[in-house]
Amino acid sequence: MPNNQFKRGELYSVINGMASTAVARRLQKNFRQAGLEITIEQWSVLYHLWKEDCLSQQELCNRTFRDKPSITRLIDNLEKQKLVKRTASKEDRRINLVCLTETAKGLQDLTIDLANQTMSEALIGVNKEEIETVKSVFQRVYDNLT
Amino acid sequence: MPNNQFKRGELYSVINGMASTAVARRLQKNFRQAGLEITIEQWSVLYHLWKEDCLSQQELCNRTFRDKPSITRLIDNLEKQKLVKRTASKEDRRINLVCLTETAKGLQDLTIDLANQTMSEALIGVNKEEIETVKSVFQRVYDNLT
DNA sequence: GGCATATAGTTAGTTATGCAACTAATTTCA
DNA sequence: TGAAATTAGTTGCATAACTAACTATATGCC
Repeated sequence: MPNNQFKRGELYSVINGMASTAVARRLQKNFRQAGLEITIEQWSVLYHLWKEDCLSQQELCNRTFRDKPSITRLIDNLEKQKLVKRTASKEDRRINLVCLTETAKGLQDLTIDLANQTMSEALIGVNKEEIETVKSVFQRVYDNLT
Repeated sequence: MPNNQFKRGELYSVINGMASTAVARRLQKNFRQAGLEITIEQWSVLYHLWKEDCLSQQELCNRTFRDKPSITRLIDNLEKQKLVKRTASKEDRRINLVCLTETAKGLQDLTIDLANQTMSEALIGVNKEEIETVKSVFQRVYDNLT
């Protein structure tokens, strides 16, 4: 493996460590300062529903890379906050369609602005090619492992 | 911000999403298949102690990018499994020095092999320059936010 | 039709994370 | 010297993650 010589565990720390934690914390902080009561995990679910509303829980699992119990409880909490609603599908009664409420629709622009602003802060001094490299590497890593 | 034009939230998903989750899950799975009962979070603490033994909890916070309660509880669990031991420092009695047991020392080679092997699987088709770019970008992101 | 199998979602138990509030030991400095 | 501020670590509370085991509905096949 000529390309993959690296120090013990170091790369694991890179991919799973400091940067993603720091970004997550900053985004959460920016949400809180804007008076938003949602977690970034909840936001990531809403994000996919803003792109396409009324997805099944299984589809949300696939798109957010979470397992089923995680999605069940995220939806539980989002439903408590009246941001989404479960509706049984008429074609297949095993399926819950998760749809946005009007309240949630109203949060879209603000939270996406905050996410963009957070990423702008995070990426000061990083150029477009580097971003493309990171995205492309991460895609290959994901594909290698799934 | 000429360098930072990107689609809504997309980059957030890249940095916090699929790749790191996939690597973490694979590493955990490889530990389990080798009969190791430790979590990747516990491993990441042990990893820093293998590099330098008997660190304070605060120093472990800095090196693992975790907050103090997280380290307190990770050490609690590692102590239950008899992998580390807390010892009050003689110079400053506020400080707990966290030291490896012989059992933990014996796990070093195996777990680091498993981590390296996992990262090799993950990085098939990724070259050295790309890895360096990812590391460098993540370092700058971290510095920007802290 | 009816049994085996697969799929969608939930529940229970353990570990981990973040924040806020707390105790105890140490340092600062007037 | 002694009160105020700082530092190290712990505890309580809420959310989230993974695994395994579970219910309910749908599908496949004889």
